[in-house]
Amino acid sequence: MTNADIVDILEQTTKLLELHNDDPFKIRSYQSTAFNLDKLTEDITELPATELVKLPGIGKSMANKIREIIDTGHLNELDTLLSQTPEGVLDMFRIKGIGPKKIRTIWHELGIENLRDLQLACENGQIATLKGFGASTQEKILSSLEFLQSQSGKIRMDKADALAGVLRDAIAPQVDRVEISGQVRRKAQEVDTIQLLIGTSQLRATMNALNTIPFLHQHAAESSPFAWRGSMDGTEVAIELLLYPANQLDRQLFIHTAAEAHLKQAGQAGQTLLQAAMSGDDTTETAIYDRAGLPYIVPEMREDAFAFRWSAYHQADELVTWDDLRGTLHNHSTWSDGKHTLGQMADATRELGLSYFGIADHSQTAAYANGLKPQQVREQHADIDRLNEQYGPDFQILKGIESDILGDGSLDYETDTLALFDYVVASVHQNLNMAIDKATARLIKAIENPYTTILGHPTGRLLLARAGYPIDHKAVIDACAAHHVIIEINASPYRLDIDWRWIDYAMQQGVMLSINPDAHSTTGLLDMHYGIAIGRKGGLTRKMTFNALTLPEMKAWLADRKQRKGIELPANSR
DNA sequence: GCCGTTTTCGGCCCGACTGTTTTCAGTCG
Repeated sequence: MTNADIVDILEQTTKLLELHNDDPFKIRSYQSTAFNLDKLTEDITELPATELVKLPGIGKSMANKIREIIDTGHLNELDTLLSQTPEGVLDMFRIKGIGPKKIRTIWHELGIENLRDLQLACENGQIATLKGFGASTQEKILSSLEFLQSQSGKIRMDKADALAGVLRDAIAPQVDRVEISGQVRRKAQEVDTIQLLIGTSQLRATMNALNTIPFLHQHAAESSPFAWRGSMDGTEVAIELLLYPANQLDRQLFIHTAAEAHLKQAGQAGQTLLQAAMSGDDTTETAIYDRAGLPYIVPEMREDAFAFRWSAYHQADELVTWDDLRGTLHNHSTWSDGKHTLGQMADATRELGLSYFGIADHSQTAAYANGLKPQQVREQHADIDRLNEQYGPDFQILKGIESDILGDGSLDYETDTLALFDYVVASVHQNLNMAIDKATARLIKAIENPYTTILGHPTGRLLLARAGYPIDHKAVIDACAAHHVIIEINASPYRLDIDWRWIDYAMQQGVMLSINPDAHSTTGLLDMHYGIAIGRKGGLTRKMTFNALTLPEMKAWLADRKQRKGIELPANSR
């Protein structure tokens, strides 16, 4: 039981209390307790009820509930609420654009208790007739349902990575060799099958051993003597474990890592990669590409023919790696909605061996996230100056902000405040369902703003949960090129935005990309690993990676850009 | 459910935006 588990249970209780029309102020109390616990860095599970009541917004009752969760793993109240709610109604919470109140209306007014019936009710126009609903809401529900259907059975790369690791560790003691292959090895941002290859000469014994692993459940109908297929506790994703003789494993690892479209590629030798993998004795991956007469492609890029178009003017060793990173630019602290202080975040960054920590807390419009008012910006900068004096020249905190892009494309500070920052990450956080023309124009206006340095998470998508607003990617990237704006690869595994398929186009237009963790805690900094993986998949070179610039290079770049944009540097600037 | 008393009740309350209204409830980040 961790802080996050407790927060999850409280948040779910909040939603269900709202669904069941409980007292709004009681609900608020649960909500704020969850909110406050989420920000806590100390381990709540160690605190007795007498200590819990000292936390803001937590009284005797909430303290006891928190202890109940810690001690039993359950909250009685939540279990009761769950027992009173059909599972299909719970599923409705995944639909974007409707919340507890509207779900309650759908459930109680129309008696709808599952997503299928909800879809039918949308299709025959029933939803639009409900009080508080209209044709637009009905349309939104329908498109959200379609999106959810298209995403079912998939999980994000971070979860897939972790599950594949658990599987490998459970299988390893039982077999000669086990390797993670497929989408996970290819660093796909979404995974529908976790695949591992097992090297063994004892088919039946290995199958039996696999079936002794308690959290695995074989689906016999889909399996064969050479392939274990089934599921794993705690996830809907498919599990596939393929058995091969040990001497075939390298060859098969190559074949099962690459997507089919990649294997079909043929090189000068006239062989496809698949043919090259199946023939010949040397089964190292470089040898297979050699035999096919094709350049070596890293596992991340083995999706389709793009990798070979890319190799026409790049080498694999130009791809960015973690070791190329010199700093990090999009991060939050306790000044807005982060968990750790500015000093803790900067220290953690320095411990990673990086030489600059860019703070980009939320701006004033983001009231929900404690966005900084102009006065607080000045106070934070005084804090940074103080810390920077302690750090000395080899490590520095850079003064950034994540400024909200308002509905009309303007940034949410006056220019006298914007001029105080070393750089500005401009991001959309509200008004997320614009049509493509309006959304594109909005972003371009923000890009044209001389204070915008980096365009943050360009589409606002949340993988598997929200499609994001549609934008004309080429127009946005071209605008970034024209105005010397960097594009963020938001490295949070929930976002991975801009999509990797646009990285090469951006590079071709001369637009640099910044691998930004959007870290809200010290561990969040490590999300840059996902950004690296997805950047490499898109062909991102170290040369075009903005935060691969050294500290002196970064400072010079930012100062030079300000000068070119005619922005007056503050009097006390370095 | 929490909080703070002019102390055991009554007030509490992110703000922008949308879509639904015809003044505002619901949702979102």
